[in-house]
Amino acid sequence: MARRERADAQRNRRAILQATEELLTRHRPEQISMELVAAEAGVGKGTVFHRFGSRMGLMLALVEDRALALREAVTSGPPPLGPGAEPRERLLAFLDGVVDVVARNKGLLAALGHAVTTTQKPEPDSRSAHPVYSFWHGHITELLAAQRPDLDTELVAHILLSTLSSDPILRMLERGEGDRLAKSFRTIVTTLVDA
Amino acid sequence: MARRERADAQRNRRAILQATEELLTRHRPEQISMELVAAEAGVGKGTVFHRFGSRMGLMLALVEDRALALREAVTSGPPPLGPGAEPRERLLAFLDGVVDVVARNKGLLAALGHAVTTTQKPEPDSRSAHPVYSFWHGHITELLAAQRPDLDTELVAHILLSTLSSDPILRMLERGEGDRLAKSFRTIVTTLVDA
DNA sequence: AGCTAAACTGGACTGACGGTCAATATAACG
DNA sequence: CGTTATATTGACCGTCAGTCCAGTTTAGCT
Repeated sequence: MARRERADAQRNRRAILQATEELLTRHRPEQISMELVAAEAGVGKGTVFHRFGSRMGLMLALVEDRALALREAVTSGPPPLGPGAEPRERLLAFLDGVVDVVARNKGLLAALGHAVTTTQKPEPDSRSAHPVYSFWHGHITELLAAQRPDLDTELVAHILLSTLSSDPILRMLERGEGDRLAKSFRTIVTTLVDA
Repeated sequence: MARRERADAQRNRRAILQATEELLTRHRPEQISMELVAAEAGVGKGTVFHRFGSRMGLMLALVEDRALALREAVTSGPPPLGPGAEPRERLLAFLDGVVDVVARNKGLLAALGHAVTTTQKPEPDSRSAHPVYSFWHGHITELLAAQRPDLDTELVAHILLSTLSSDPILRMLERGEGDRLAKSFRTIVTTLVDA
């Protein structure tokens, strides 16, 4: 029986998320302090911590928010992203989707990475990967395994995803060269799968 | 006419490097403060900063030190790592070598990554990649291009290297599964090159 | 050996940051 | 309205990277 969220709380949560996003497009994640986020959102610092628990909690919430559309497209959208298409096509479409999400939210994963390594209060689940990563990794692993069960699919999935938090590649994405990355992904995955 | 480094300075530099390395094998990089390094090395904090400039400078020096042997093996050692072997074999050997270096120095790249995103004083060359990365990337790019000039070799090299700073994979390496990574690298690269 | 300029050293200090909390304000609801 | 559960706030805390400089050590020279 969850009581509804108070109106001001909801408003503030949105403002904070939006402010964070806004700041992330203009500054490197490590330059964004929680105090700055609070100021930009027009709330007190305490509010930010009250709603999100920690720096990592905030970044995590933001990432989850931005990854939601892709997740829904995958679980219940139309092919080739959604169920129904061949694993090969689904995989290629999903990788395009992931690149797109990351490209459109420049420092997202970097911010998360930074949050993880910065947070002072150890989060209970900081050991386990966060939900978005788990989902992405699981989906890729599954689609790969459907075609090449002989490969170390889990590891290959990690390799592909690791790309998205690499500094040089993040800079590439910032320069708008997302297609370039998507294309190389396709090349690697198709040669691997069709081998 | 570079004046020689004073004996005490040399001794301390070694002690600091060694202490850092030692701490890195027992603690996560983000828990290692510069003060701790100084204490462990038996010197004052000021000394650490005097010698290495910043946290990032220290980590960078450490990485360079650990990567030196591989670099020399590549530029002037015997095949298949050194000059003389076929690009295909050289590439595979080099990737093995890189995995080995990273595996044997658990948190090395992670430490560097953390240093980069943590340092408060902006290093002059923090924008450009650090020398070890440049060398690794350049070498991979070159060997790839010798066989498949049609590929986006620079990007593929970045993709391969990005693997080595991924958290899940670093944890794998800590568990001693370096072979597993090396094997998947071989699979990916050979299918790509022989396609 | 004795001298001196240059290099080195260490720890008190600064500023910034993540996170806490007790006091205060206010939305929700009868 | 009055009541109450919930939300807000900013001063405060502990920690840490990095600075500073007075005092110490040493290489190089005679």
